[in-house]
Amino acid sequence: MIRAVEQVPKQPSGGGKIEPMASLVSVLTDRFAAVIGGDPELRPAGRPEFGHFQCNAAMRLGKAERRPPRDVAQRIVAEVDVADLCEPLEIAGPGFINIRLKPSAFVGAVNTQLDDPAVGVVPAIDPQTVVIDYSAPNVAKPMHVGNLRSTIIGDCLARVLRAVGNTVIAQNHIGDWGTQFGMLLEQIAFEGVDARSLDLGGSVELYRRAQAHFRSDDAFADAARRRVVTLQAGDPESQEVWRALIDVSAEGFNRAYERLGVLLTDADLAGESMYNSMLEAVANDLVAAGIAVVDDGALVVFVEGDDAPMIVRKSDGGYGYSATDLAAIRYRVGTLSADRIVYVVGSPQSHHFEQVFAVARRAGWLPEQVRAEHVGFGSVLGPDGKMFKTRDGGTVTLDYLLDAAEEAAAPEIAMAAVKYADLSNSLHKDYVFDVDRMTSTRGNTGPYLQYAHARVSKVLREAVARGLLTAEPRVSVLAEPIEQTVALKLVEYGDVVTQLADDLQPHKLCTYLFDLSSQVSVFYEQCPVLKADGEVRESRLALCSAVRRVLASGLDLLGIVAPDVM
RNA sequence: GCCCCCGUAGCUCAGGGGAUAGAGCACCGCCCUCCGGAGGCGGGAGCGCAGGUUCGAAUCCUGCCGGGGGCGCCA
Repeated sequence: MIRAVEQVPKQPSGGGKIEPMASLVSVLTDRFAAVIGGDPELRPAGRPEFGHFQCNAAMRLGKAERRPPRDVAQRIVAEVDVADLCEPLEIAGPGFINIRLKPSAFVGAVNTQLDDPAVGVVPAIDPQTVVIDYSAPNVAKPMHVGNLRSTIIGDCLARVLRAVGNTVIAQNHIGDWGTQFGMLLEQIAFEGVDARSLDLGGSVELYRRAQAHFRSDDAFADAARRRVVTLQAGDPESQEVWRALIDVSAEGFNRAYERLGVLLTDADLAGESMYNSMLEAVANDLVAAGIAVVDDGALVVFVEGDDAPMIVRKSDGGYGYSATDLAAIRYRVGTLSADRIVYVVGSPQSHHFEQVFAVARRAGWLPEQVRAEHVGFGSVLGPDGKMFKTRDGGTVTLDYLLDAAEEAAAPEIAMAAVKYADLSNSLHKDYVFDVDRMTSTRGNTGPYLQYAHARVSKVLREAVARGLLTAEPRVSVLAEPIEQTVALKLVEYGDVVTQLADDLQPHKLCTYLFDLSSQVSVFYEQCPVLKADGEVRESRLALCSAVRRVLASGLDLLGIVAPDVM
């Protein structure tokens, strides 16, 4: 279904060192800041007739200096040095300074972007080692919608953080430890099955039988509890079966990752069990530091301003998941050298992470300069607006959702639809899983963006077929307003990605790509490309080429394939 | 009871100090084609309520109302 368009140059072939481009906005901001001495409050113009940008600082300064804002604006206009980039500045209303870029400024910026292998994505000033904790499915349990969201969002963030030059270490914190393994192992012994003969589905079934058995048979339940101790004490036989269960599940996870087209591999597996040997030290060190205290038989930490304590060790001697997460922080900072840790976990856990971060800071395991963030996300709701359940009231599995999407569209489009639906809303909000809407090729959907990419690819392919496209088309004239609008949008791309790498809100990139795609549709309507002549045609083809590369890059960062043909 | 998140058009969502609050879907009516009928243009309708801060509030603060989630031994 996807065919490459070999004839269309994707990358500039010219050699030479290419400097990362400073965005048009940042250049303007610097010029205005030099005159104002502070934030010039540059914003995209609210309306087309106001130009391309507006500077809103004069009102604030007028207030501070007790002078009429328009006088302040006059002074700024007189002093600021932007004549090379802008038409004469205009003052409007109470003291807005309207900024209209010269076509030549667009031309330069788009051509720079065309020359840039990174399409305007600017490397971070101080590249970091970023650990991202995401996906986190449970062994012997089917992947569910929460895992789906975490996986999709985490994959996007990993791509973005890598794209701006960070070293990203994915950590798939799978649930491979805990009391449920006593049940599972005991059930395996009871049934006399070979754990290696199971697949993920088989182990899920086994888990269900084990649960039922546990509830109905006290002798079995006791045996299961003893089995947990045996396993955790390192009994080789138990360990072997346990390991087999993990391997079986990991295969199932990998199939899901492959289906989704995410980058996770076995190398990223770093489950709960990995921290098991560190938990005692965590507890002891917290006690030694006077941070943790025994309360009601449990070892807990009282966090300032928080009524509920964080439980490090349960009264039965077992460790809670807070201990595991503390150990993980120590490992990630100490061993992995993380400068930043990102947790892509559902919003209900926000309190947990607040506590864990606070305790880790106090214990000195999370130094001040290391950023720790919980990227929480909302729940997936069913068409009725309530927690998504299957028809029979069961948990919705990942396969159930993906199957539903693939009933409505081809796999590649269905995955785009699901991912985009997940990424295009604000993360912290719940969202309704509506297959019909998300697989629609109209509106703000993944398939629409794929279509926009396929369409611009077709224009360029057609240009090649007609012998109209030079190897490296250049933008030269951008006289039409819509050309300028598209050009302005294009050169914003780097800033959008930079912003995303900081605030971790993928929906802003989605909005950007949708806006660009919409504007390009208007551009096609108003500006003939193949039918134009001479330098106008080349210029428009170059604009198309830039659009194609930005769309391809942006979709790639979202983890969505950009087909040349649909 | 305490804490966190959310409330913007009929629906799904952007916008998070700046000029007349934007999209998409749905509905109605037009139009166009170099690739594309998965396109373009137009139409109506909205910031939960009440105060406050500010030259300026959908945006920040406070209180209420409504919805969701969390709150010591599940993870």
